[in-house]
Amino acid sequence: MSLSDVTPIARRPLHEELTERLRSMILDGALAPGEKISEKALCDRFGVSRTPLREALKMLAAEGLVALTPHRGASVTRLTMADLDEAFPVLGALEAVAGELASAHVTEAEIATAQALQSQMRACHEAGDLKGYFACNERIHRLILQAAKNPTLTQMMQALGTRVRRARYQANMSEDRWAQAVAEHEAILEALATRDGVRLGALLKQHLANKAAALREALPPA
Amino acid sequence: MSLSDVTPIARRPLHEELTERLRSMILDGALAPGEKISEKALCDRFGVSRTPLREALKMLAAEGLVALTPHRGASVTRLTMADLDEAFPVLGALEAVAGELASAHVTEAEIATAQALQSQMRACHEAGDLKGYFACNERIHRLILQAAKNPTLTQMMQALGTRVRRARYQANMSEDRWAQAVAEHEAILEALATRDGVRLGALLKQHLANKAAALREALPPA
DNA sequence: CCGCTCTAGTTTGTATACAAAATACACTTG
DNA sequence: CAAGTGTATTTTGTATACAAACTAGAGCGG
Repeated sequence: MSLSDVTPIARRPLHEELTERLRSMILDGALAPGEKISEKALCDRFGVSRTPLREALKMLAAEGLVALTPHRGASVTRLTMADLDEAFPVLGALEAVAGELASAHVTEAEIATAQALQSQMRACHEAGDLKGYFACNERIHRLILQAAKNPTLTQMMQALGTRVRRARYQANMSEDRWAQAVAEHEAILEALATRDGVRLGALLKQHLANKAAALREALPPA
Repeated sequence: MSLSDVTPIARRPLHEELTERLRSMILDGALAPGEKISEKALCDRFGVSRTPLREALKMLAAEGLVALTPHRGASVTRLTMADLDEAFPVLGALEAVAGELASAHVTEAEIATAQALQSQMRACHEAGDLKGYFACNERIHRLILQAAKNPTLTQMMQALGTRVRRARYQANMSEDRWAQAVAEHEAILEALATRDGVRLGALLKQHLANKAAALREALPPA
């Protein structure tokens, strides 16, 4: 075992761990949009003091996942129709950039991985495994971002994406939309494999537009 | 005095105040890129305890202005050439979106304000007032973002922009570049006034590209 | 019965205290 | 003298304690 292989023992600070856990909880819907976050309740739940928890909440607030109201505590931000309308042109432009960069920098190995994930995703769809599908979907999109080799872009899109992606838990996906999404992914993968940047960008942007349209239908009118 | 006019008494939490102050200090270069941030030193300076200061640092970390290393404290992030190369395509795409949205939603009043700022900026340039120029420049760009009427876009661009804008303090601007920038602004203002979205987007993107090129020349090779 | 006020209890904001890790530096040892 | 080791000091991480603000609800008055 070479020296460079030894990963340093993970003695991560609590606030770091808490940030990730809370983020996951929000993304998974375990903390529902609009829900009020009681510091004490979470402290009891995690068995930590308020100090690291508050630090974690501050970071999530800066990411836009929670809203802080002075002396009134934190709450999970809720995605409104207006937010969706705002986010759409921004995310659309970023998707297009991601597509072009990914096509330019993607490796053979990444293409192979993407294709494997794609067939796994198709299997989940056929089996009616929505949760598994979401997981694959997530990993494919993350892979494309990774292929773009641009951490700044990745960070921007994830910051925005996490906000939008939560809408899934506010609005269920229809059968039709699901089938359509899978089909769109087939085309996306092909564009990636052939490194057709412009087409990939356009497909990703369209994929997003369709998702937004579906969400808009399903989102509560309020 | 109407009820809606009463601004709530400013009883802002310390961590909020600290976040803004520290952000300004970083953006103004009072805290230099790469500089190590000692919690104790800042606490003494502001006369507060470490708790709110640490919360402020966490938020700035989430914004990408400071880097946190476990058990080793915080430091102001340094803009590298690679960061610039990464940020450029992302910001470029966003500038284009901003231009189109701004053209579509800008009001007459905003156009008038922009033109006033523009002549003020020209005056600063002729007077050799670099600091004043920066201030005008900043306000014009902020106005354009405001005109786009898209808070999400604003937030994204500011998050990215603050990172890049700091480069000014790492790299001084040449006389030539300054004159060029002023000229570019004239064209930008005209496109805004005539609500030519595509042209405005392209001009903003080009303006950014030129700025990036100038920075790249002036940035320390490391 | 509705609405106000005042108080008790809860929750957030900040400071301080203590624990753990990292740094600095003197000291030993080859 | 160089390299390494051990200890003292500093700095960061977390918990607790206390202060200030908000919330809820009882009691009072219209």
